[in-house]
Amino acid sequence: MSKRYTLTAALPYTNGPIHIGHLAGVYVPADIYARYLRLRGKEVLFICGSDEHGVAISMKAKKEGITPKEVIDTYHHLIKDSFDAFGISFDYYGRTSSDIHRETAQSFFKKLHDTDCFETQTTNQLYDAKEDQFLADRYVVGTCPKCNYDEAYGDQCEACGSSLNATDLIEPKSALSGETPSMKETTHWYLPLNRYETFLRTWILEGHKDDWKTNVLGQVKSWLDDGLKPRAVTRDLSWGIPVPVPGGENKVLYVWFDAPIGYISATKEWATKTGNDWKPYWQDTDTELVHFIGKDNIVFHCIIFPAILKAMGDYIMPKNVPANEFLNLEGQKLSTSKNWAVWLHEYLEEFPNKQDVLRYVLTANAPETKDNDFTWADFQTRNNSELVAIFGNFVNRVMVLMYKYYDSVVPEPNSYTKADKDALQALSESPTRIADLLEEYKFRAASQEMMQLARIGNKYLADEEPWKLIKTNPERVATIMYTAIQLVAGLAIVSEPFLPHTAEKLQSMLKLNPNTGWEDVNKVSLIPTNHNLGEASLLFEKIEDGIIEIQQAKLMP
RNA sequence: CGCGGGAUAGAGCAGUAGGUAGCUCGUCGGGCUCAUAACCCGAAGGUCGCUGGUUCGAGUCCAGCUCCCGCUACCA
Repeated sequence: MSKRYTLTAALPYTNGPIHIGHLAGVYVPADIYARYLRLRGKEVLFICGSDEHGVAISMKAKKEGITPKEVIDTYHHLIKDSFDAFGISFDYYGRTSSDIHRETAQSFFKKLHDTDCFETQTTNQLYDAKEDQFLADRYVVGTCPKCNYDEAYGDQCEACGSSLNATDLIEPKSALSGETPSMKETTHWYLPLNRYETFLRTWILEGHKDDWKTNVLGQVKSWLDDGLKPRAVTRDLSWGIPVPVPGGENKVLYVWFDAPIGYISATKEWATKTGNDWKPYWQDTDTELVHFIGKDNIVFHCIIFPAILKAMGDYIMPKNVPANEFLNLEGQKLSTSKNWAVWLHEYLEEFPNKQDVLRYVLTANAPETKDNDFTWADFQTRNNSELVAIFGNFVNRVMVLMYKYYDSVVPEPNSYTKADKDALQALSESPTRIADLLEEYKFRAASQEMMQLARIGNKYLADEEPWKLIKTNPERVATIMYTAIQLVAGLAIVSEPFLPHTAEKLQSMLKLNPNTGWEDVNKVSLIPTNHNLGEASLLFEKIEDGIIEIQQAKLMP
């Protein structure tokens, strides 16, 4: 394994709160991976932050009559706090409006500019004279030239699905002012992606054909086969990072130029605060860089950002970009504008101390290979039938029996039967099985492997029936209960990446040695004879129909 | 239009060297009673999106088609 890991999770765009789609696609898997690596004793830097530039934020501010700064401040804090409360273990959560980020992004631009890594092009673009603003295709509305739908957007007609250019529209109108836009000449800097085609093809399509996900490889191949074109990295806007070269007045960096650099500037801020050097995390070839993103970000993290890093020189390339597909809610696409979502900050209020339930449901049903559906009914079932009935119940059974038979002092085992040995062997193999899956970014399967350990425990108890033997063969019961408590202790460790709050609770219930690590699970005797267990409490509780009905009703329009 | 991903029991998923379809949850039946009516065992349930083709034999290969999602929209 590598010397150190730099993990990034896609920067949330700061014009709204976080919902379950973001969590399932990016933040939960990234956090599981980060926690797992830390448990293995690895040096991990888990980075994220707010993406605070771009048109959508200035539009939202204008619409609400506040400043863009007010918009980003509101959502930055809302998002950061909800991640904290949810247990996403970022080492640093930055924001792209910071000084260090502005300086970093500008230094990237300046260096690429000074070393002739850019081209300039002058083009005519639609311009809203009333608002004194160039219009992104999305902000032009008109009649679709293909199907005559009269509310087609400049980039795409939602009626017939055609992709369009804003200049194709019949009777185009500005979505900002309703005015008819004019054409105005403007000059921008372009990153000639075509220069990196060979590099990208060799690095990704050949170098990673066996270890990157098929959806990522397919998307990259599609782009490369189409032929890469120079791509504008500046915009005519006021909200953003000023272009730091002559001729850049009244222009800002394209958000997708500055946003990924945000990972690096966040690392610099973290390094400054903690007295570390940021460079090894981005420039040392012993570092494994992994970007956790959703499928819509593939091109930025696999084509554009690597091209920027390649042009800069000195930077490492990502080891993997495990992009997930999307999560739907009750059969429909999540939509911020239609309020069709489960918002994290609301969930945290309405389901206090149930962070792990949502983490588990989103992991067990993660959209790893295709879009998946989140339903409240499934949420309830996973909680009641898996977390409560299998995981929580197994732990509770063992704790209760220990208390009844031994006053919560771990007994000394006698000779082991085949059943005992099988159970202990399953326990010792469990960490490796889970680890192998995690290292392939198969979080869904890994979470099921974790549950499997609890299933094995339940079956072991059912097969051995200590409650019957206690009257006739107490020596045998001592061995059974000693074995069972080892399984519980193993669960307390291997569940930590998936269910961190539960694992913490369980570890304290067991009074488990806090130095117990992932590798120790192989060593069988996690809890020694004569160890005094703490007081048992329930790890999960059933969720009744009424609670689910309230959530379902909230979604109804 | 083109490109990419997906389409397997009620739900979620496995199933790449082609050979009588598996797992988890749910359902039904039984067992057990330590446990949050939990746990354990067993059963039912699938024309593997559609249509052709290659083959002794295809979910697994080839061709065509249908549907869902995505593709320089600042929605993961």
